[in-house]
Amino acid sequence: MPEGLEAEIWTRSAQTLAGRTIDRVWFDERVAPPDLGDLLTGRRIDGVRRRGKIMLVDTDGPTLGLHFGMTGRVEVDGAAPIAQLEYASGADRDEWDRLRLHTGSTATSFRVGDDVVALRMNDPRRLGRLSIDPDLERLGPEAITLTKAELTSALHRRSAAIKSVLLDQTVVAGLGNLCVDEVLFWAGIAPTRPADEMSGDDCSQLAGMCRERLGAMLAAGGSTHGVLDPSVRAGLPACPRDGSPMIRSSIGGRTAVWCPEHQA
DNA sequence: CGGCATGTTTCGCC
DNA sequence: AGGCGAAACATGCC
Repeated sequence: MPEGLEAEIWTRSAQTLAGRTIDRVWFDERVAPPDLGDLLTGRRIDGVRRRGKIMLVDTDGPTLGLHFGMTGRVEVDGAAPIAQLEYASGADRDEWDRLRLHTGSTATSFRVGDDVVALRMNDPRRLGRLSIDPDLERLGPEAITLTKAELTSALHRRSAAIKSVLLDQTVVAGLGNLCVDEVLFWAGIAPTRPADEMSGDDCSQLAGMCRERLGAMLAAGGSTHGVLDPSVRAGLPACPRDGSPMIRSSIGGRTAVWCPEHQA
């Protein structure tokens, strides 16, 4: 489920934790540095922000980084900001929990019950990771505010397919497989096109669609709210724009869905 | 059983 | 050095 849009939704939801103190930490040692609990216990949460697909919990000590992998998700104070279920059955089993942050004292008099987990990460496939003071230097510009100049610069000397290059987080940060197909669809650009052969107009169009479509998808609820949502990808109906047969293939090891008629 | 999945990381080869 | 593609990772679902 998680791309940058989901990380943004969860981040906004978790901002309610600001001002609270972390009283207790439980985590799955297989997905985090061993001293993560010691480093966070007793710290006050200063704020929550996002960079690319990473959610960042700033404290008066270190910053906690949450990377969601393919199936990670977040609950804040016992409520899931994104209600959509990843799996049809048993979609939220305790044994898939990777992080549980308990908070008690707050900036106000509000107090959460001891049994409620303030911040919970659940990840069935366990490809997600928890980190302390994650390195953000290598991440490219934010997809959701991407400018033509940023994109043009990022694609320089990248001869691989534009779809693969856009999925590289050091090129542009925050795009996942669904959103990449979505913005390419709207920009009218075939995913197979070599990235460094984009024209100025292509870069302008593509960057503009990143801002416009990602903004719309965020408002609608995330990366599964585009015209090429998972149901469309599975069923592959006619192109929603021109009615032509859509194509599904593998590009850079990822499934690509596009319309060969208007994406060239 | 085989194949697929909204993501990274690693490795061998240019 | 750095880009590229394939494989690996881990697990559930269809």
